[in-house]
Amino acid sequence: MNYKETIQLPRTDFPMRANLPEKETKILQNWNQTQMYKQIQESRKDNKPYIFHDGPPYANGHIHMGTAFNRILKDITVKYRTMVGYRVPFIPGWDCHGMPIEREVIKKLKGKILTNEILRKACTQFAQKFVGIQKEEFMRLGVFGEWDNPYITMDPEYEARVINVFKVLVEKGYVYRDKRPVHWCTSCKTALAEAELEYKDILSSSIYVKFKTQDPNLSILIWTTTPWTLPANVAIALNPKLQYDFVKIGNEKLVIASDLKDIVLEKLNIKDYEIEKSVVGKELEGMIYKHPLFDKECKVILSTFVSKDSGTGGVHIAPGHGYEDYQVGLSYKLPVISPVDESGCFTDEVPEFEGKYVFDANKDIIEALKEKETLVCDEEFSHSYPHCWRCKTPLIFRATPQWFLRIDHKNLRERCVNEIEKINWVPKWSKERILHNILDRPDWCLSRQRRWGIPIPVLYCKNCDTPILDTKVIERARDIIKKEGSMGWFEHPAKDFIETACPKCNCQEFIKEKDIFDVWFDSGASWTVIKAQDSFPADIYCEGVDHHRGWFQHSFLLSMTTEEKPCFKSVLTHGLILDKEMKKMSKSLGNVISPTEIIKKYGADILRLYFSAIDYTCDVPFDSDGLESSVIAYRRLRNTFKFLLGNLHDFETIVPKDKLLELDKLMLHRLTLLIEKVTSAYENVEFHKVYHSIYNYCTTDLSKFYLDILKDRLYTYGKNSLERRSAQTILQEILLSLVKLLAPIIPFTTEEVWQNITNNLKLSTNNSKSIHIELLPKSNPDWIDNKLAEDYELIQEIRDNVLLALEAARNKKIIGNTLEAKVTLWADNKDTRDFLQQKLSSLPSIFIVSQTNIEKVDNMSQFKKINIFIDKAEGKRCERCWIWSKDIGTSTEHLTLCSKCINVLKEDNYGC
RNA sequence: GGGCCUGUAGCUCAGGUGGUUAGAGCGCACGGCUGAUAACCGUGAGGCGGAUGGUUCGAGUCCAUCCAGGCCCA
Repeated sequence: MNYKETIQLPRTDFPMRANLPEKETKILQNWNQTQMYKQIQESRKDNKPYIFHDGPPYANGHIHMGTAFNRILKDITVKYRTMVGYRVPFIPGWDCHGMPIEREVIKKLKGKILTNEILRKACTQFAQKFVGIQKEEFMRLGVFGEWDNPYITMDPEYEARVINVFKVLVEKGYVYRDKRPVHWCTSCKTALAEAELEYKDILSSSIYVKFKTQDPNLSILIWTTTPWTLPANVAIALNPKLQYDFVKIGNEKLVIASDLKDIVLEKLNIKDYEIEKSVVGKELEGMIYKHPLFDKECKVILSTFVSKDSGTGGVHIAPGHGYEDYQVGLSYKLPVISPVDESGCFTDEVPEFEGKYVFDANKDIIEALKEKETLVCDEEFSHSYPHCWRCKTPLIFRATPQWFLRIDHKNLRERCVNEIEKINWVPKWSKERILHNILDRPDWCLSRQRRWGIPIPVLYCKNCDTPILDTKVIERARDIIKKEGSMGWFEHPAKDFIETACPKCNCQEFIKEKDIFDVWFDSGASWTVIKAQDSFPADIYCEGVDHHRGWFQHSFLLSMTTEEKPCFKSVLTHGLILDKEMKKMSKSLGNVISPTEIIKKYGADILRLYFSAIDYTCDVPFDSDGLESSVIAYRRLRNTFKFLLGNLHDFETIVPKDKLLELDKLMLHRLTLLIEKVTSAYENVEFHKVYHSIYNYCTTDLSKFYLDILKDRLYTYGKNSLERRSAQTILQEILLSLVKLLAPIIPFTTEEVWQNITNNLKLSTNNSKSIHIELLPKSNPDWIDNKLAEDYELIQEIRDNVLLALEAARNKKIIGNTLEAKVTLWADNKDTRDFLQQKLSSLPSIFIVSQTNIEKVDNMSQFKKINIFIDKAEGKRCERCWIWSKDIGTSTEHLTLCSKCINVLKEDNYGC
């Protein structure tokens, strides 16, 4: 008789090899066909909502590792919240306006005359194309959401909402217009937002210049790295608290800060000098000096931003060309001079240098200073300098009329700070970060001199140039834009937006504003999407650390101004994806790894598993070798599922708890602990703890311990024996728990497992159509048995020692397979001995050996609590269960079987 | 230059309120099994805890400084 046919080997069609790339595509098709997202929403329609508001990625290319990572984190959260019973609508968004797309399109249409219509149409198409591409790519990651109904910042309805936010800001008085220095790219001919600057080292002229005073022998020494801003000089700033020396060199006297004097004089190579006197900066306020280039007189002012760390302690002030200069200038009512045009060339306001590009004019200015004998030192100097993030051109500060949002209006800053305290920031330090950003930020420059964006709906009187910032005009613009999109603003004549005449000059004709909104204004108003659905504020926003200055902050500002409350209750921040060497992934470094490539090769579940293993609160190095370990981890999880499924193929009767075997009760206890640990890790958004707990459980508790021990019981015991059914009862519990706990992380594989469960197993579940409609398992306090757990801690410690002894015996060739062994134990401590005696009957199976007895023999190995001796097992090996025993052959029909197996054959009616 | 963050074995992570020889899992090496089999089991080798000082009887854990890296800002 072939006894192999009489044992219950695992049986399942769940394949060992996943072939994820192909299988995931099929599962995806199935989800689409059955409208899974809708089904899930339907299943939760009466439940409490959990609003996850999506931050819109920029629609100008394929997704990169960072976007994939962000999406996966979001999706794990969405799926988890759904599985604890919330209704979680997820409306994905896309950010479509802005310079990168505009520039890309201009490049593409090079040579063509770009009317607004042509340009905007091309931009729309460009953005639409990538919205479509990214949508596919995101869906491929297994992300659930309303993909048929996303929010898109270039949709007319969305644009109208943005305009409406602007209207409220105007009503509440937050908006003002002012000439003001802004970072200006002379190549893109546009003002840049703070977010668009890129600091790089640059070589500049570093010059020391004497500003002569009314006393022809006395000069104030200043230091600057931007000689071209000297024509716009209107003041010298000194620090009121610093000490200034009057340094006498021959007949000449120079005013230099005491702390900097030595360094400066050494640089100027001046050794012979004396200090005539020393005064505190404050005493020099109002001192008159002569402009170094032109024939005019200006005054000394005071400012605490003047530092004693570099320069001379005297700072040349040009409010038209520097932000700090501008701020000091405000308090002294200094004129804002900015004689530079949009391409960075001097205007006719400075005839001496008219038409010269400012950076080229540096040398002319230095020459002019030399002629006037005011230049004392000229050298090159390397320092960090802002560049345009797109075209990498060094930027200048240039004063232009702009629209601003006043941050200190209606105590906005203060209110923000108060609200920040109440919001749940994860991780906690993220609060400090946003706090500093809000506290330190200047007014928000809303306007951009660009074309691809939402127009700022303001008119100017054709006659007197008075700006008409009027809610009626804005409302009309909003309504037209809602119907026709932003193009409506450009296509309609000005008169369509206004009925009244200019309040100043009564002129009837108007010119439309050409500027558009900063893109942060577009995306910062995205909470209007959830507001329109009556889901304001969001429960959670989740983006990378860079968004403390980006989307988080701008969304927050716009909701705090217009709604007067925050748009989110909690904010989750994640680190950025870097390469293996912790360097930023960028095309120029050639270290970019595309998520799409990874998915094609390995599947989305592998990528998701990889990201879930990592503590995302800090930056994440992405490396393909690391991905390999995810593949290996995945195999372990998959094989665990396969083993569980295979051993449950004939399971139908659950064994009640009081009849379960002791080891099985123990596993119920441990499963409960796992469920608790995992649930709390999910709740605290610590996905890596979810991953590590589950994975360790699968390897340590299951594979290496429980499942290994169980094989004998599952395979060789009677089909319907209590021992076997008891084990299956636990395996079922474990299977159902694991598949649910892992569903948010590996949605495809768990779905595959779930389908296998519902199709093939006769388990008592409600059988939802998808694992993602199920609820997470709840920990059952009845399953906790601390006494048992304590007993088994000792047993496992002994087991570890037995394994060591078995390994030693194996090395001595006493045994090969552990079933060939007999384990003899002895404990000097009587309590331990009694304990062993009490558990003796289950010890062979726990050690996976054939025999165990307790007695004192010679040559025992010494372990901490017990002594162990390994010997060859007694008797013969049973052909069926492979366990060695002395009662082989008690039946004439089955000479090679042990009596246990003979009984099993009878029980299971194998012709005995 | 400022704000915030990170730095424990090759990799991913653990290490309440400072206290015995710093723990897992994977990988690696060696071995076993051939009834989870492109699986499974066992054993072993890997850590000057970014660096240097300090507090303390005692620090990966507290403090200071520095170094390296990241993001944001000047």
